[in-house]
Amino acid sequence: MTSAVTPPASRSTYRHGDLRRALLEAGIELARQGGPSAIVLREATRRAGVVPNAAYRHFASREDLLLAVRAAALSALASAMETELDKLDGKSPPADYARASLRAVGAGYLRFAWQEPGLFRTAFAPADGPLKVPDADKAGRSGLDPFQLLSAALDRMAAAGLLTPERRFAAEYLAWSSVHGLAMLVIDGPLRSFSAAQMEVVGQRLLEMVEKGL
Amino acid sequence: MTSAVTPPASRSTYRHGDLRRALLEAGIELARQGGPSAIVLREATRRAGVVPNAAYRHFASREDLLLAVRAAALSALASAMETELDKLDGKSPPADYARASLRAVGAGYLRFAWQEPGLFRTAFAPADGPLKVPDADKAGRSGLDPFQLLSAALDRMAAAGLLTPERRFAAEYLAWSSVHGLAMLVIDGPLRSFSAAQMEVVGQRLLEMVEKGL
DNA sequence: TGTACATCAGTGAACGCGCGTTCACTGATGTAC
DNA sequence: TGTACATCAGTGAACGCGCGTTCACTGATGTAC
Repeated sequence: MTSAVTPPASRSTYRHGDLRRALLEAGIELARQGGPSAIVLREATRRAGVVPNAAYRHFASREDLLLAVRAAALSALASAMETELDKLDGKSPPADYARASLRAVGAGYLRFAWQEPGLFRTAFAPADGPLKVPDADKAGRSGLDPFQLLSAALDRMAAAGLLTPERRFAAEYLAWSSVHGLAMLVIDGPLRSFSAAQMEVVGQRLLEMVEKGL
Repeated sequence: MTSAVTPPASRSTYRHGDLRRALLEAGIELARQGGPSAIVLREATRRAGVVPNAAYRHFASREDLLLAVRAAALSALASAMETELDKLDGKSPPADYARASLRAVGAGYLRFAWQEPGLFRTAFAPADGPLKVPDADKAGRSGLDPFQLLSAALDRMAAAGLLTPERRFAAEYLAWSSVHGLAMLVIDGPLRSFSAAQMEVVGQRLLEMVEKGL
């Protein structure tokens, strides 16, 4: 759309210099705006100011680019969760800290979904290929990916005696399901018309429910 | 795929008779197998044994067919929920019945998502057009759609004193988010590899968490 | 009961679209001597 | 320090694909007389 109007950035050199990064960043931008299906190889090359097939020097296929963008989206999600964790007072008693960190992790997840719906959807786009991506690419600043951040929060709950071992079991799936569902309903689904204020209040209540119900 | 091999059903009459229904049913079958994006006008006409543009006598566009299939999917979801409700003992005390009906509604939702992932995804496919579909088309046998069935269950909880008015508020979004999230994670997402047994146990625990946390 | 006619469901042919991907190429760059 | 050369990043042109949708049509059906 925009690129039909805006000419591609002109290059002085014959070689691009860092085309892989440029394509990846174009892909991320496309995903931000339109989700996974908006990641279009040709459009990424247009934005990088390069001929379509040049992409094949750096990505084996469109799917391969998608996987790279997906990893970047997961990493951004992890960072959003870490940002909430960083706000916590590390000096509070373990039980308080554990509870707060579970909520922080959930709040970060919801905040990211709300603010970056395209990337969020891309992070959970079904990848049908068996092509793998390094774990580090999905991690945030701490080196943990979103699921690991949740697990760590639940471990703290268990360590603080807030979760018996049998209720600790599979708890990540319960907590994850709740926030993921709200995110999906609000981003793409029937709750699409929620205002930021509604999202905030329902999000808070959801996190309360999870904490109490676990 | 199949239709490239299997010839379209031959017709003896020039007129089809009930092409709208045939196209809708083809659309539903496509959605069952491949979700919303598998609903392809041309393929539906192929399966109905009719020329592509014949569809336009009955649907204004591909989007229009999608909406009809979506309504059918929602109706099937409502029916799945009603099936679980029907198993309940109507003579049990109101509080027991209320609790059981909330769980039934959730279990029906999860069961449908698990057994009919394509239809489930279609039911929640984002419809960008403002085209509306009659409410009755989304309803189950009781005349209620999935959301209304959930609301009714929560109303019973409130009536039985299991939910204070302030906790009744917005409760549908909390319960819905939880089951919807598990459904999405399991159908399409990172929990895709769950076995039926895992799904069953996690689903049960999720419903417990919701009941307790609400 | 029979005939003329309007209706409109389905036909046949064609479009433009943008996509992912393949092929044989060219020419800038860095390295070995 | 200068030159020959191999490498391989990006070019240019083209493909087949199936899709949704439009157009002018034909002929079966039901209705009015």
